[in-house]
Amino acid sequence: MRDPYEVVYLVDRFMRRISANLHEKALAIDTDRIGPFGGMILLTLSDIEPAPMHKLVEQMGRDKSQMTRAVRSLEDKGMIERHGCPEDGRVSLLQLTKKGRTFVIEIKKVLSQVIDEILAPTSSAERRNLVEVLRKI
Amino acid sequence: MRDPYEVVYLVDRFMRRISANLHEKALAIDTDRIGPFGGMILLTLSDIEPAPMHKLVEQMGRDKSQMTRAVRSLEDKGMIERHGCPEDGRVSLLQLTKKGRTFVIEIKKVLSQVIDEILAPTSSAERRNLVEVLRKI
DNA sequence: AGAACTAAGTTGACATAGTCCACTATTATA
DNA sequence: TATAATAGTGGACTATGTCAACTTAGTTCT
Repeated sequence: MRDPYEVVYLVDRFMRRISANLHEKALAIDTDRIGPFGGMILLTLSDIEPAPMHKLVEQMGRDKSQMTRAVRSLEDKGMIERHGCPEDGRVSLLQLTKKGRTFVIEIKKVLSQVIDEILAPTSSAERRNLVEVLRKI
Repeated sequence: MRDPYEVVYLVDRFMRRISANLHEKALAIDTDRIGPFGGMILLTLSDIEPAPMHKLVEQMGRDKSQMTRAVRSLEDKGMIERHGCPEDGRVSLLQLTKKGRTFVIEIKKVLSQVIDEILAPTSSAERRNLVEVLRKI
């Protein structure tokens, strides 16, 4: 690799392309104005639910206060439910509602479509490698 | 690849890691509070200067109004100079000042260091592949 | 040359996301 | 029990992103 910093460039552009392509397609399904960040939360939660906030914070690498607000907004929109944790009075366990779950399925569909489009010019071996490398780090 | 959407996850986390690691190290050199976005602009500009705004906009995939303001801020901080374009009265050509150029060198150093750290657990073949795939898309 | 169109850049107003710090309530531990 | 650590909340702020209206300068077409 010539210059490691070039990776930042490339990854940034990759993300931008995802956002841009997603933006168009997602407008149709995002009737509650969840937004990309909200979508990521639901997606993450669908993998680890039921989960306490701090788990979500750790998983997504965001600030906890930010998460508080985002989660409340998703709660208001009926995507997430929170239940007190019996073993620990401090934590509240989050999980998707039925509505949230349905929405996640939609997100995954659209997202996969977008990624497939973007990764179209790559071979399947390259994709495998890409995912593998990203998982490692 | 099992689920293409997983890539979004992974890339997002990758970016977050870069931002987080960068944040610590960059505080020392970023005395003018350029910030990550400003840094990206300078970095990009160093590759394509002298360049008009719209080139920068295209290259970075951002909104032009956003660029207007960011560029002005960098101008105020003495990182960028703009000159009218003789052939086209609408465009103003941007280029780094001496201060900007020095700063870019610092950025590259720090950035490369951060990337190296993050990519440490990968083989050099994997890195090559990563960059190649990202370039393609 | 003039009208209509396009492109570059700016501005306003707003929306979303991220950061930092102080704070409460609960649980762990010395 | 006193003290420290953890989970989550709220305030205040900065940074980034979005959208539409606008100005000015080129372009095209007749």
